[in-house]
Amino acid sequence: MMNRLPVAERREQLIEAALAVASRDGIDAATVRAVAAEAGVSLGVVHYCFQDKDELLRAMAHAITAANLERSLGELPVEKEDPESVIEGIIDALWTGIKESRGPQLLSYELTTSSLRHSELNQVAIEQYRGQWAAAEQVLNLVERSAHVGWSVPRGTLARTIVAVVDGFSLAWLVDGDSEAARSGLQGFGRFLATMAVPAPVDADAAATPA
Amino acid sequence: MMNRLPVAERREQLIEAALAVASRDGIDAATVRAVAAEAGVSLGVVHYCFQDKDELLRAMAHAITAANLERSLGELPVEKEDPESVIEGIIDALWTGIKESRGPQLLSYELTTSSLRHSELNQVAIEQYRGQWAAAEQVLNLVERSAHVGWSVPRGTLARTIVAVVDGFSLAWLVDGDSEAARSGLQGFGRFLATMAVPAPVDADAAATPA
DNA sequence: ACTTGACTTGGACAATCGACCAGGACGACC
DNA sequence: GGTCGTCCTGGTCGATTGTCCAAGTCAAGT
Repeated sequence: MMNRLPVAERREQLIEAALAVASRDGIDAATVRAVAAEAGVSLGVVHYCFQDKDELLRAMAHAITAANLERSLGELPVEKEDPESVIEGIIDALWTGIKESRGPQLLSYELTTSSLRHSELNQVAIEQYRGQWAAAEQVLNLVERSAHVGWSVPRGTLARTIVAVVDGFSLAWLVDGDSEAARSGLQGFGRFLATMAVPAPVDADAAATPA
Repeated sequence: MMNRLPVAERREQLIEAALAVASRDGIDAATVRAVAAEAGVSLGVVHYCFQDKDELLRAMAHAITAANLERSLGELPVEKEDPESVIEGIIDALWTGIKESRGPQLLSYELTTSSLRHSELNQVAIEQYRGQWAAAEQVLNLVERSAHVGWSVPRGTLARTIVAVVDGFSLAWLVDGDSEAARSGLQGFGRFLATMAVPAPVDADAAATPA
């Protein structure tokens, strides 16, 4: 009944099916049977493409982490203005992206907690956060170049704070659905972030020096 | 083999057993059998005391929420100083409490995500957050009275921000275990919070006027 | 046409889960 | 001491799960 596909493509199809099921109905609903049904293949195919269910879940976690980062870093507005405006634009774009992906966002938190409990998913959570911290640092880089500023506190500390605040507001929004409160709360944090910006030494743009 | 107890006391014992199992091994490990074994009773007792497994989980969620709030609001240092010092003391006490309860903290996030997926636990997450927001407002009240200040932004907004930031840093700490980064990050937020404090009009304590 | 290898099918299995039940044990009260 | 209601026991049931497997199907190469 189903088209025949090389195993590599079938794997990607199953990963997307798992992502669809888990985003819609939760990580516990992503059983082998549900994923197979979502993909329109029969039960055995999953274990033909993946050794374990855990291997499938790890692949799914890797996929959603990559998708989240791409979404966060993809649509960044680049205008050269004062730090407040640059940060405000970034936060608006970021929050718009989050608001439109409630299911995957909730799934990300489910994956984080599951990773912290089950040793088979050991690396999932830390990889999620390493990626998010790196993405936050790239956002800081963008603000630096756009607004010609530096930072009065270490970048790593700032990046960790950004991720924590976005996570916290997102989680609260998932619970009570008040997206306006989340947006304005994030903008308030953005104004705080702007106070951390200090004018950059001239010609700092092309200085691609430090690690 | 087991002492006979009135059903009310047995319920509380089972709730604590469920709390112990779920804090140690995760919410998925809190099966009816595991809870019964932890409490040292046999399988049927659980369904004698609770209609469902879901009723047990709801009771457990209510218990851990109450415990978290009691822990947060219980050990608040009360010294009359400048806002920065008062906030710094509160954050240190708060973080010390969180740091010493990793299992229950992780369980709280598991309950939040589970509540958002399973309709049987519908009310759990929102009750968690309503409690936390109210607790944050009480903390703001404490700062007001201790340091004689008011706030330049609405209290509800501020409370939501506090909960979001604490949640975000806690979640990151659960993942990478860097408690020093969490503590210093929270202190950085505390200094931001202090900038939101404005000197209170004299005798403003009893003024419960504006919205 | 036939073989080979890749891919698919759907059933079977043991394990685990929540739920349920018939009966035993215990204490209180008449 | 007998009766009754409360509480406890441990087995059983059906449903769901991950895993495995023997057989089937199809396209490509000889």
